[in-house]
Amino acid sequence: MKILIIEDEVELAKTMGAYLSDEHYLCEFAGTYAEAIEKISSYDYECILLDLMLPGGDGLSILREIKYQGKLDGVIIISAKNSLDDKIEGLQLGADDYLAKPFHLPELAARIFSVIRRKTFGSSNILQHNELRIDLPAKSVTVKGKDLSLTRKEFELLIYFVSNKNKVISKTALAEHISGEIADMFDNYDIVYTHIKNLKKKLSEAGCDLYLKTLYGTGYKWQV
Amino acid sequence: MKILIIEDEVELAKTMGAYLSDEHYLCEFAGTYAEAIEKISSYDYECILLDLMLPGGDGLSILREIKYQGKLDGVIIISAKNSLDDKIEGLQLGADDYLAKPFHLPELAARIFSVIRRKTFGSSNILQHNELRIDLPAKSVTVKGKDLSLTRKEFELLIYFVSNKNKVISKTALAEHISGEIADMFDNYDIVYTHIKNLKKKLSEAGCDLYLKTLYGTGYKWQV
DNA sequence: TAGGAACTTCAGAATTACTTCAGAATTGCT
DNA sequence: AGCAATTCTGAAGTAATTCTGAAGTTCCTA
Repeated sequence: MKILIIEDEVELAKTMGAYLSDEHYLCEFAGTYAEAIEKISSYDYECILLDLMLPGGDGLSILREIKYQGKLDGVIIISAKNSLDDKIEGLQLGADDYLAKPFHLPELAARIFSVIRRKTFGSSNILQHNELRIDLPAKSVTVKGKDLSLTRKEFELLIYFVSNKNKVISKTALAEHISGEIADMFDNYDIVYTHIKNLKKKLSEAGCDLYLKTLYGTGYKWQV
Repeated sequence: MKILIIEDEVELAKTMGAYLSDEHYLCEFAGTYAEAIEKISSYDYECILLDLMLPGGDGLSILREIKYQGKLDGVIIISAKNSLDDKIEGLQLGADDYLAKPFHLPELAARIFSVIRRKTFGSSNILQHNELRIDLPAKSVTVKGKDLSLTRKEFELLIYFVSNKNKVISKTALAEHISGEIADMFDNYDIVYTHIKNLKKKLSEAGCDLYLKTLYGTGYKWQV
């Protein structure tokens, strides 16, 4: 889960980054308008935290650029000026949420979680698919009521598959997702093989092995 | 799927080429204006990646040349200068997409996929033709709901035929497509024969043998 | 009907995926 | 902070699938 923090106050950005890293998000930073535009154009983020008070350009124009580029990233506006006008304009421009400074970090994390959840799962916290049930806030997966006790990577892998059902996902994409790194190339897919194997094993032990398919020479997909 | 990378920075070109080869594209390179024009005139590519900052000629004039020649290749403009003017002019001249440097390789792959999809399938991801149904993101082919489970080469062959329906395709072109090499001459068409045979067999077993025709001494075509 | 073109079969080569396991790294607990 | 438990990573070996090309057969057309 990649998050872009657009914030010029270095201390605050660091604090946010540290806290969110703790929550296992992968954070990147942009301190200026130009940096922000560059990052936004080049990468996809699950969520963008946008401070409106940015030097070198109005924050809202960054939001306009995001939408103009047709990006689907979630956006949370953060602002010291708790002005109703800004809030309304931001939300009208397509921001997903608004948070006024000062805020508590758990509050921020909750908002991020909810934005990502809405983007991925619609409004529900729980993804149910026949006998498979994924409870996102509880980070638990059950099949026919029996708990699967997946590891973190296995859980993330499963979420990735289920939220991209019927789409082939290449090993390269999976490697990037699993490793949590923004690496350009992977020469080693053993990690992918191993985690896929473990996930498949747990799923099949619970009697749910029919969905995760291997496409020889191509990738994997969650077929429904 | 052939891709032409027009890029003078050798390292970047190599990196892109390596990644896209991993995704099973067949890459060629042009580092200068003259090379680019020559390649474009002689071959057809599914997608051309065009760096605007090329020595020896304005990048946009390459785009003009592509369009002047009536080529149907998809074009993605790549540029370090994230200037809105360039973007607009490029898209006006008929480029299919625009990507600012620096970019992320998966992002590039996604853009290429979407350009090729638009060219081949229109706006849809799914091509349905009577009982035959091709789902591009799922990389699946079904006839009357029954899955065909094609190998990668067979799938690529099928896409190639379907996206060139009613056009005769020479064995040489097919050999090039299958082997992943660009050779001027093939002394051995056994690969083509074998894969065509296998594809035909799978299609006919599913009750779908009427489209892929042999034109004796000329090639093959997907007749609808 | 002759000769080249296309098709079939099939086995070995090449590629890709799976499994196992041990050491490294991380996490959770006191 | 320090220890124990869990999880992750990567190497090595194994298994499965797919690709390739040779050899023989059939088919088409001049």
